[in-house]
Amino acid sequence: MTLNPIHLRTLHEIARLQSFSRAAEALHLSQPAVSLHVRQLEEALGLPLLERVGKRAEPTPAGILLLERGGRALDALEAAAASVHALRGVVAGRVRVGTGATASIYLLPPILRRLRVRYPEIELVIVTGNTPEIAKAVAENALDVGVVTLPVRPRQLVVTPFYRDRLVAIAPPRWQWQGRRGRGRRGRSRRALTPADLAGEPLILYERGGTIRQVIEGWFKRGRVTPRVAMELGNGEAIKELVSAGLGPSITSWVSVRAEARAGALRVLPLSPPLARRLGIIKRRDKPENPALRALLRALERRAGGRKRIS
Amino acid sequence: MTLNPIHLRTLHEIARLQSFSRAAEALHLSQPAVSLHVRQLEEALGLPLLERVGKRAEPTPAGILLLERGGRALDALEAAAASVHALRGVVAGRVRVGTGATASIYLLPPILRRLRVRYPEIELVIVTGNTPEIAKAVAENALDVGVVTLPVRPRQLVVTPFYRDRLVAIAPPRWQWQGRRGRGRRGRSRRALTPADLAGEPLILYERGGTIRQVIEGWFKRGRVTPRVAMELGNGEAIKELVSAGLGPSITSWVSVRAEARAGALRVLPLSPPLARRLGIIKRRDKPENPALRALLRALERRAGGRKRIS
DNA sequence: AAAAGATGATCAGTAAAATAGATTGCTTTT
DNA sequence: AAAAGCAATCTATTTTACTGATCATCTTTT
Repeated sequence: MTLNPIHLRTLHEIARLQSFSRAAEALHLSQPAVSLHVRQLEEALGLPLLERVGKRAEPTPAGILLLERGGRALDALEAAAASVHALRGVVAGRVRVGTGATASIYLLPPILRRLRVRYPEIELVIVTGNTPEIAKAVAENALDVGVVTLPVRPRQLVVTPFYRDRLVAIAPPRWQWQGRRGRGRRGRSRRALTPADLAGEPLILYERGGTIRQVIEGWFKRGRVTPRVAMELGNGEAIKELVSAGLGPSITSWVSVRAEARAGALRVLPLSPPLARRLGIIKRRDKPENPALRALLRALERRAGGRKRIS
Repeated sequence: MTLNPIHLRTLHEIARLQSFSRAAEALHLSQPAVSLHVRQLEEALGLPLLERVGKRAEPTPAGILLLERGGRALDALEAAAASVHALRGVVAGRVRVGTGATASIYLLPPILRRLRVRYPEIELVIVTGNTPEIAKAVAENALDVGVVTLPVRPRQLVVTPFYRDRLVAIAPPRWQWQGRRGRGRRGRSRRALTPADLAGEPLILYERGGTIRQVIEGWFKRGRVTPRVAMELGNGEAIKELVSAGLGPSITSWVSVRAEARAGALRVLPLSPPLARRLGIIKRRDKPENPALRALLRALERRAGGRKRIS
């Protein structure tokens, strides 16, 4: 049994004004309506709440108790409503982002850092995984948004292009290339490498199953050669270390080796035909955009160059 | 703006069951009604409270806040209702009784003592005054009930006979009566005293204005004599002391001198014609009888001998 | 991959409720 | 004693709340 707040308010006005009629006037109600409110309250609680004697109407002890306790409860209810109402338009709350390893290390940090500075109330949860995992989580609303390598399967996802991640070959600084890339050539050459150039090398690649590995395999396939894979690893940083240590070349995303190339720890060579993987922002088609999520999406899309969203 | 508790309950059920339809079923409502409740809450607060994604409906941060705070407020409201509901039929509360000096000293104490033992929760407020004062206070609902000397004026009062208070003459143990009650007579004589017997004595009476004084004056008037008033006092105990000290006889109510008569401190003599004042229980005709008041009235009426109430 | 099932939003119609107007019986005031 | 003020009650009406049907979308099943 839950009391009606409106009835309680009526009782309160009667107690304040000591009159049904004046309470009715104050509440913009008719006198019968006020009488009814009181009668319903009294019937619900099983005892009189007002002592009607002559002209005056005074609350009984039960009425006083109800007004005190119930009044406090109603104040709490109003306070709850006010506190929720105050959240309107506030950019705050948790945003759960799923992404791959590369983006999480080389692309998102500066964007997220600026977002945190701009909206300190946003709580960011970053989850890393491969494209199918992230896509599944986004589709199940376990994540709010994903930044993953395309393509992506589930139909209910909306995809916005985010970044074109150019792939390059990396090699130890003084690597002796086999085949037509003879040892007499200058090490600083930037001539693009073909699938055939790399097929004979002892490659250190990402492990099978990852999106980037599939992209690389496709490149070799289109070049009608089969690569010789010397090592497979699941960690990009480890691959760079091994390449840098002279164990063999690899193919990886350009952003992940920018620092090492500049420092001379790795040689970076373009691929021919050029190879890239596309990263996209994914979210559920029917995902409601709260202010925090909208702020994150804006930040991501600004970095992406403002390209139009596609489905 | 006060939220509707029913809508909050609907929101709570949806959050619990993660489904509009199942919440509707649990609440014995149709699904459109549930949808409407949520829409109205969201419109009132200006932000989404539930995130509808696919099949699941999860509360947003605002929804969680509302459910927590509002839920606590509603619990408090229910607790208030329950605490008031628990007062049903409980014999407790304040009862304000107005009465005259005689009744408050000699008639009410044993009755009230038994009432307090039987119903310890009753809080008794005893106010003493003369009949018009008490009657006015009862008529204005400043007192719940009165035990006063009759008659009583205001029409809106109900009067129940309570006690027939016989008046008697009191005199010092060895008082020398004047007039035909000669000194030779036996001091123990119980022959009734007439107005003429007392008219010549130096009487010690209650001060003018009191009901008992009016009753006494009427008795002398009917006897066609004028009493000689030696002293007037407003306090019955003081009168008894003065009579006992030998200053003169008095007329007072029998109950107030019972103890002194038994102890031999005063001589008590009947009056002829007999004189009495009637005490009645008075209350407002439209006074609602709460359990505590009813208990008091029952106790009083039982002492009165169960005579029927008159108006 | 297509069909069946489930879900929530929306709309129109209906059932339920809240409220107003008129009236009555008291009480209070003049 | 008459008039005015007040709350209770009854009936009628308006307003509100709710249901049933339908649609679009998403999920599950075959």
